[in-house]
Amino acid sequence: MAQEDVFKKIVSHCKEYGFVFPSSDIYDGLGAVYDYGQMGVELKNNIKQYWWQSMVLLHENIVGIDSAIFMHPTIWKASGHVDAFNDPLIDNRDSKKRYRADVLIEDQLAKYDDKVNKEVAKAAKRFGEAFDEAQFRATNGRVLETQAKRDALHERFQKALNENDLNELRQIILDEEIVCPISGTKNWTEVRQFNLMFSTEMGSTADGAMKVYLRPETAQGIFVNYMNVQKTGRMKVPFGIAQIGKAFRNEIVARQFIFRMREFEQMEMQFFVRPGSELEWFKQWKETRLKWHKALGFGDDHYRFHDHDKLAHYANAATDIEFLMPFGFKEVEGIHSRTDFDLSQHEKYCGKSIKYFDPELNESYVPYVIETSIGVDRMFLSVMCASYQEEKLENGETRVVLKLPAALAPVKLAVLPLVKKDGLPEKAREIINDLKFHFNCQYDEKDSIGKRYRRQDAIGTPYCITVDHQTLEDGCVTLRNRDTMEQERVAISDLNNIIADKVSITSLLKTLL
RNA sequence: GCGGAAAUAGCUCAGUUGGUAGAGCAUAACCUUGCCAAGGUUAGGGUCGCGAGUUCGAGCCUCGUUUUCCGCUCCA
Repeated sequence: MAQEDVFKKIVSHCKEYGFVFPSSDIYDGLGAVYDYGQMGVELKNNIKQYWWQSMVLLHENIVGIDSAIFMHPTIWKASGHVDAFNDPLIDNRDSKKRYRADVLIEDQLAKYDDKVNKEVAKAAKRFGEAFDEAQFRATNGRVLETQAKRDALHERFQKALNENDLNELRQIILDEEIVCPISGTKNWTEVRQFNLMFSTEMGSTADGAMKVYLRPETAQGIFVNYMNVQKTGRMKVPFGIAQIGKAFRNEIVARQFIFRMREFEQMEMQFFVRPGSELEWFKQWKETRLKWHKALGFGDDHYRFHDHDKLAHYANAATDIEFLMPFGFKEVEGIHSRTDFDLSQHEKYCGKSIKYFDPELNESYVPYVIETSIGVDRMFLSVMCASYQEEKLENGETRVVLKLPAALAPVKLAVLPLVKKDGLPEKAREIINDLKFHFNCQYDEKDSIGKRYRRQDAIGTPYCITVDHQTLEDGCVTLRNRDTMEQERVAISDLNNIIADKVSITSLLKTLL
């Protein structure tokens, strides 16, 4: 089966069994926004719990926070998001290439400068030592003409930028007869502003309102709280702050199901270290994070590092953990050595010192930061993709089974009366009423027992127990394993002992140590 | 954003040269059965993505639009 078909089936499966629905489904959906259903939310919560506990429980020097989605607008100036996320873009219809409109015009200005400089250089060669450059620039006809054009363009360009006049930017490109470097044509689209940050207004009156952004990453909430946490938690470098929360990006193209969404959830941990030690910590966190992924047991060949050659302005080392999805290896987690960029920027913009005093070194410094940042939704997708299997059975039929790690499964145990009479449903309820305090159980009495097993397979329930007539006499039930389909007879009183440990996140965490 | 394809029940799809909206699966109820998707009876569920146009009449033809999928592009 082709891999795209597998992916389609997974998407359908997600909807059919209540994992993921398109947002606003009855209104034909909203682009690149999805809702988690009754099964999806359980799986997602288990993923988040696995991450949170691996960070906050297992590391005594990592604590968590939950910062607000709204933040002071200046934060996004300090972080560079306001400047980097507001580009006027234009497409060339022939080459299908996209350019920043302002960059095209700046290139044109540079061309005028080149032209002037060439004239000056030519004259300088001709006149030798006696050449008076200032006088030449002020008097030469060709230079003055080019310079006048350049200045006029510059003025027009600045005015258009200040007024954010996109039509004028396009008109400038047309008037200057700027061509696409690839196709060489002037077949341009409209100029469009791409605001990758969502904005809204804070304050109830229109004129008194302040423009605020929905955070495009959770990291800044950690950076602006680092001092609060360090002081109140008496944290000593190295220490980390973890956070799980929603972030929002107005993606130009958002596709591939929940892989790239406009509203998504991040699990981020920023680890504050001494300057100079950051690359050592970077290496260590790479290993720690990969181990966390591999502990799920999907197979080590599903993962690889993708080290960045081209680093972002804030980083001095960066890598992605990529997971083998049906559509190829894709980034699930990023690990960045962010230097002191973010904290220094905030120090500059807020005007307050946020240096850490290191009692061992007896000196103050801005800590360096190692960031581990994982997309919850991408993690969810990778778990679904790796777990979804179509198994050929001995009788020639196919069974669809989600081989989820038991600790992540939405439902841990299904309790099934073999028939819905003779007191079996009552006995089954009795069992559930005891076990439901320990893990998520589901009761089902509809349809044949085989069909009910398959339904549980489809949502990844690791264990089913069946209550039959003999149960009423000997207090034993049939325990059925999802993956092997094997059954064994066990005492009701032993169920909690047998199952609880296997389906707990704790057992998964223990494999990390 | 560009190019291509598609959109009919929860899912998979059929629907003839334009003439009463269909099937299987799924869901719910009852009967029968009882350890790996059993059988029977019945029920619910669709202004055929949306909006115009052509026509006596549009699921079907034309135009527009939206959404999804595939490829390209973009992704601090």
